Amino acid sequence: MLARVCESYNELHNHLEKLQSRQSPEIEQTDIPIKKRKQDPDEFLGFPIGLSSGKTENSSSNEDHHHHHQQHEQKNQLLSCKRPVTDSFNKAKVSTVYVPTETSDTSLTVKDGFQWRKYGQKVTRDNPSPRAYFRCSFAPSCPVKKKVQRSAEDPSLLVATYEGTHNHLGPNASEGDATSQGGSSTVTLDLVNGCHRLALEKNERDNTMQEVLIQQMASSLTKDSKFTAALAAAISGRLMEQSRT
DNA sequence: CGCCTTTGACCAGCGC
DNA sequence: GCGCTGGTCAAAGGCG
Repeated sequence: MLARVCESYNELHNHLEKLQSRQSPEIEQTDIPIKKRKQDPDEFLGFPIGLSSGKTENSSSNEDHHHHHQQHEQKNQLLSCKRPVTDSFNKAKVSTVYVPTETSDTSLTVKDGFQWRKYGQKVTRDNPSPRAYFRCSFAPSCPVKKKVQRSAEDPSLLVATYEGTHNHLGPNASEGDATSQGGSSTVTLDLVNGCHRLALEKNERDNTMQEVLIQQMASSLTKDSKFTAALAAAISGRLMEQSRT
């Protein structure tokens, strides 16, 4: 089912790109801002749906790019491998999750069933809201880390970035029911948000029919509770599989 | 008492 | 080498 969803999404995506290039070829080439500082490539390995993959989170705040002559080279580097040897070696799996919260809620906490210990908080340059750093409470035996920061684009969203995979079961694994329940609800929310964000991303570039298409896609996916439940179950199942290995 | 958060200091990578 | 930046450390204090 996941494979088919991915396939359909890719087909649709390709179709959209074809339409885009036919209508206005130059729009597609709006430059993706290249981060000066090194940063982990968005891999989204934990969530293969691809709702938010491919595109970087960087809002293309078309700042003045002074020197264009090296952009092709930089792009090629980005595409091939931004960080050559080290990352492919220690495969710290990175996944990103968007969690809706109230904007008034200043506690950077994301409930995911695991226990976390905060070890730092920083104000970053590209985002007015601080970023919180968490380690799994089972550290150092469990290497998982996560970063939580309110999205700069959509302040109602918390962006949680997970690094690595848990080498233990969640704390409420003993209550088998609670685990699966919590997991699936999180994934469902994430799915809804993914579609929402997808729509937002596209809206920024173009409007009219793409918007309609995407909203149809998003609503048809999220309306069907059976579908989202089944998808969430499948994903959480895979997550549990991964965390066991 | 044990575990947690807070927060300034410290460290390492990067560009100039 | 220097300054900027993101990430981490660790002392201090809070809380149940």
